[in-house]
Amino acid sequence: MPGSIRLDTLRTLDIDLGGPVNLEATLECGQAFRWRKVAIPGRRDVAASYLGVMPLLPASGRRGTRQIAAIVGQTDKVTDRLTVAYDAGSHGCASPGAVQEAILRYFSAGDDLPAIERDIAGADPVMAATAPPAHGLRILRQDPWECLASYVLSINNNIPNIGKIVEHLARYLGEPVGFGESGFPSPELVACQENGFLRESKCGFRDRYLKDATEKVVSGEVDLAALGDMPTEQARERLMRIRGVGPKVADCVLLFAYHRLDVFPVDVWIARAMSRFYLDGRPVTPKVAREEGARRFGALAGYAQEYLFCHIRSGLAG
DNA sequence: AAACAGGTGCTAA
DNA sequence: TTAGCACCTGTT
Repeated sequence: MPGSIRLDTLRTLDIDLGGPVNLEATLECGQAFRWRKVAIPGRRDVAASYLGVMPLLPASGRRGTRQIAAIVGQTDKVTDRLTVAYDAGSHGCASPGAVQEAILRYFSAGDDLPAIERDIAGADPVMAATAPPAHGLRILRQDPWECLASYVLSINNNIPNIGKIVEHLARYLGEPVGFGESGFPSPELVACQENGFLRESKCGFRDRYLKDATEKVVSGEVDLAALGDMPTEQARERLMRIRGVGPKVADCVLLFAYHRLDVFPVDVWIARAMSRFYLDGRPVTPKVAREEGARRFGALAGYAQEYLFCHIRSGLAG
């Protein structure tokens, strides 16, 4: 539950994404680590709502806090509209317009989901079967630094534990962003911590990877803003200069933060799924699975990958 | 108790 | 290029 909510500065918005969204599929498919389901007492019309922290686009001409806590809800499993509650008191510049813009960007309102879903479902019988559980799943546009750090922490780790580490970093280093939540700390802030801090955060052997990421981002050796203007392959090569960033982590950052929808991140689950559904059960290397995904799904490989993941994790794969 | 978890770096062929 | 192995920590 939210730690503390100030009613005098609570604001709510009703936002039309212009296309379908399914919060459960979008926020629990594993692409982001900070959203948790919350119950809204006395609101039976709200089918699902989630509390989390997301990037807030800076108001034009001002420097401001870059993140905001929000409770995002919808009235049915899949809707075009979202209700968004936030604490306007925590951000001098969090105008309703700024929050709306941030939501539209974060949930990729520009993606033509009906067309994407139609194309993928029409690709083959396997993808047709993945469509129902994934209906309304949207690939988010996460903050690049938070996404990079989170996926470095995901190496040989499980999802609940990744979330715990991320929450620890935010709680101890991040700034208040409303609802008692904290923003994800900047690379500069993480970089200047004592060695003991990362040990307390329980990130284990990943501490040196996270440290290398902070150093290369702070120094500009890996310029996260510049990656947005680079061709995908070049950005991938640049990300992989960081120790602890291999093909899988790099692809997740490219897909979930830079919205490169043609990348096809391959983890053990996806490798198994590709083997089973498309390669006759033969064991496949990540490299082969990745090429096969790109070959079959092309510009929409990222969405196809999420549908596959959603499908096999939903228990409906048989 | 032992194995495993949304991989990666290192080493050896 | 690729296969084999260790790795913090928490959970089952």
